[in-house]
Amino acid sequence: MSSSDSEDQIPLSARLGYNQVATTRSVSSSDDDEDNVPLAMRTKISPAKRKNESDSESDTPLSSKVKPKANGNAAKKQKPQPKAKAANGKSKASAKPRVPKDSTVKVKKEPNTKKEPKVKKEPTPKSEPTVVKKIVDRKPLIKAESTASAGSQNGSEGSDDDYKWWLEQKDDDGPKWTTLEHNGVLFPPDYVPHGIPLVYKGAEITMPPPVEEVATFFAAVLGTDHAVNKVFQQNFFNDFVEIAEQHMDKHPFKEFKHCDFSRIRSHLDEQSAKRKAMTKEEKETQKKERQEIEEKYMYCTLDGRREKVGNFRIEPPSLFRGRGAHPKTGKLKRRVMPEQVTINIGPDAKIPDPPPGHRWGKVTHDNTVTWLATWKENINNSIKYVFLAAGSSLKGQSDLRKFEKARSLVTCIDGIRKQYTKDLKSKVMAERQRATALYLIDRFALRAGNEKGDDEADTVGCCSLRCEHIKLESPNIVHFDFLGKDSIRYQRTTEVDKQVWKNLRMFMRGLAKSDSDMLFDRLTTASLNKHLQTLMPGLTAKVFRTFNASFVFQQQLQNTPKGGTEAEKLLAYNRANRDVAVLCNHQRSVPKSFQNQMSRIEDKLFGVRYQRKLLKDYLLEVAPDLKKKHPEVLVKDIGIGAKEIKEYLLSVCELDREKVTKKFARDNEKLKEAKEPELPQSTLDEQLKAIDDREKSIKDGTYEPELPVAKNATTDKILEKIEKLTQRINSIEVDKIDKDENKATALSTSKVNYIDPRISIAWCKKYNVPLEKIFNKTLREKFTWAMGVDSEWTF
DNA sequence: ACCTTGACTTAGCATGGTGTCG
DNA sequence: CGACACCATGCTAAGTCAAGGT
Repeated sequence: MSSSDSEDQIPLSARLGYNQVATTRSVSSSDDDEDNVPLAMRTKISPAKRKNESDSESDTPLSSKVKPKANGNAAKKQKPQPKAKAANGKSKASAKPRVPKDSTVKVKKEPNTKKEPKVKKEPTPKSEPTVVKKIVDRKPLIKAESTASAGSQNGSEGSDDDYKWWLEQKDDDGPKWTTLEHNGVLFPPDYVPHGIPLVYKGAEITMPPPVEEVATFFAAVLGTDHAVNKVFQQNFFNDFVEIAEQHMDKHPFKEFKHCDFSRIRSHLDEQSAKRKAMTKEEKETQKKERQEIEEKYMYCTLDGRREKVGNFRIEPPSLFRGRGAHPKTGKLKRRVMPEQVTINIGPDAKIPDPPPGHRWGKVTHDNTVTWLATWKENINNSIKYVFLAAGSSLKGQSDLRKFEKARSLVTCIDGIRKQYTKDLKSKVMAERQRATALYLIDRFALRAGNEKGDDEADTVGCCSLRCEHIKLESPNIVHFDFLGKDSIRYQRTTEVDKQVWKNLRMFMRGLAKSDSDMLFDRLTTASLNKHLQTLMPGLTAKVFRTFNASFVFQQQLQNTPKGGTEAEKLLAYNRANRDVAVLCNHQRSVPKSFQNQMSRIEDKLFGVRYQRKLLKDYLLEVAPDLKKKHPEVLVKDIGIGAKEIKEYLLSVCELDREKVTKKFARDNEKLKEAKEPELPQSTLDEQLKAIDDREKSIKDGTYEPELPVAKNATTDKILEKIEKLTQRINSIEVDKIDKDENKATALSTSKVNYIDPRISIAWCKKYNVPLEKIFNKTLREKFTWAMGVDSEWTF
């Protein structure tokens, strides 16, 4: 069978017009032959033999090189025993030793060779925090622009804010800074006890503050899904009891189900109500106070320039809200003490004072990293950092680097696709799996998919897909259904390249594989990325996401109407954005009020169309001769029949009744406060009566609508009004479409992380759309480096 | 050669301020 | 002018990936 290119296309790429599988033809040997190979493998090899050789045809020359380390079969029991991956036979199918390229690749490692191996502890004065130094000499910048008054103590030079780092060539992997000054981190306030008891089996238990604090954490979560999640409850309760044991001589807490947090909850509700009820001034002062405290942490001085710090606040204690089915969800995240915090700062800078009575855990001077402070969190033992803000030069530089890397894929993507398309038929199983995975990553923007542990939520990416996550349907349909990052469901049915389909079928059928087995049992993210490095320096799996997102976006923007209104252009922009979001599977929960909002828009729309219809009818009546001059007046509106109008008018009555009643209550409330006589009930009754009358007249068809123009309006005036209404209708319709298409899709993630901002900026210039319409202040700050591109810039 | 750790990007959700609309 | 939707922003969890450690 000759595979036709078009057949191999997946819908998206077809729609987008960049064509990958033109490359399919490069494999000219008949598909059938290739197709048979895997089958032959399956039928020819005895199970016993396959155990070790399952990854390749045993009698091909290539296969002799393939020496799986461990029993590949044993490695298969995937999820049940995550550690089993250790046994994954790594067939180092050395198809082609690619030595030369490697040297380029290595470049990245250079700085680290420079890094002296983590100096443990320098001899430091006993009572002082350990100070670790690791200063890497700054490589001379291309433009020795270090205007940075390297020693500036107060870093108050605001004028440096417009330092344009993107105009100079920065070294990718040199030191990250030369001088660094900052004021450390801000700790959350101490717990303030409220003394409200927890009710346990009906008994009020007043707890010592540390115990009360934990109980209060749970009270705060009441009303959310967490509160009814059994794992969350149990994890919380275990830690709660532990704390209780530490702080109470005896306590009655035996089972979660006997705990009643409602009293504490009411207290919390009261507090937040109080906060809400504060006057503007009070809020204002409070805000000012807060800012005063935060001010010193907000900025640091990096190479003499003032830069914004991101998350200078130490994370407060709380119950861990793991996403999805996280085994540790609900566990107590403990308060972080200064003694656990490491401060990273310039060697000559003043070390910030730790909170009174405390010391820093450690102070380092490591200029190979960008963080200002770090600590270890107790839930997953992971490391938390204080970094600079997104708009800082350090972040900007790496952002630019990221997009430039993705951009360099543009020129070599054809070759890479050709290569992996060819490898889809490789005789070496590991290569075939790698090529197949790469195809999925490239076409469907899947994540790499690292292995995960038992103590994490069961989510997967490409390399960690299990057989249960895909279903095949002849001739070349694949159904994906799995939980990805953040336990977001990835569900998609799509056509794939025929060879990919065959490969998937083969991988799934592999020796006695079951649903819970790894689909790509010969593949790891590490091996995949290592391979990618040989194709292009710096290439990793995630680059494909960036590349495809930006590329698709640029393609789709070509649908912008040249002569359209701004709203139409923005719609085109948002649609392109949405295509990317869909590609990357960026979801959000449908807003609770969505249905409401939608029907309100529909009502609004109908109202305006109805008004227009009234005017049209009126015109036709008073000036029938206009028919000829203005045929548009004749155009009948669809969906505005007598029945619909009646429904609409009646619903308006309903709404009006509500409105009037509410307003009445509100007015009286005010009068009451002002100690003035309240309005009599009759006022409301009169209004309601008017509405009742209207309703009746609508029902019996005697209702006479008011025209939305003055009685004596000229025809021209009326035509003008009609035109205005038409515009309004169009704009509402545009809004409506946009809204509906957006309800479950998060556009921001791709905008912030995946789409090269230069595409958007060039688009704004080309179509004369103000940048504020698409980038909010945060985004504009984050992407200052991209502002200079002209309207013709392309990704 | 593996596993772990460290550093950094990517992710959705909660929330609180703000703009808009009647 | 208040209610309400909306949006920006903060927050921190959850990924990626390569160096380091064993």
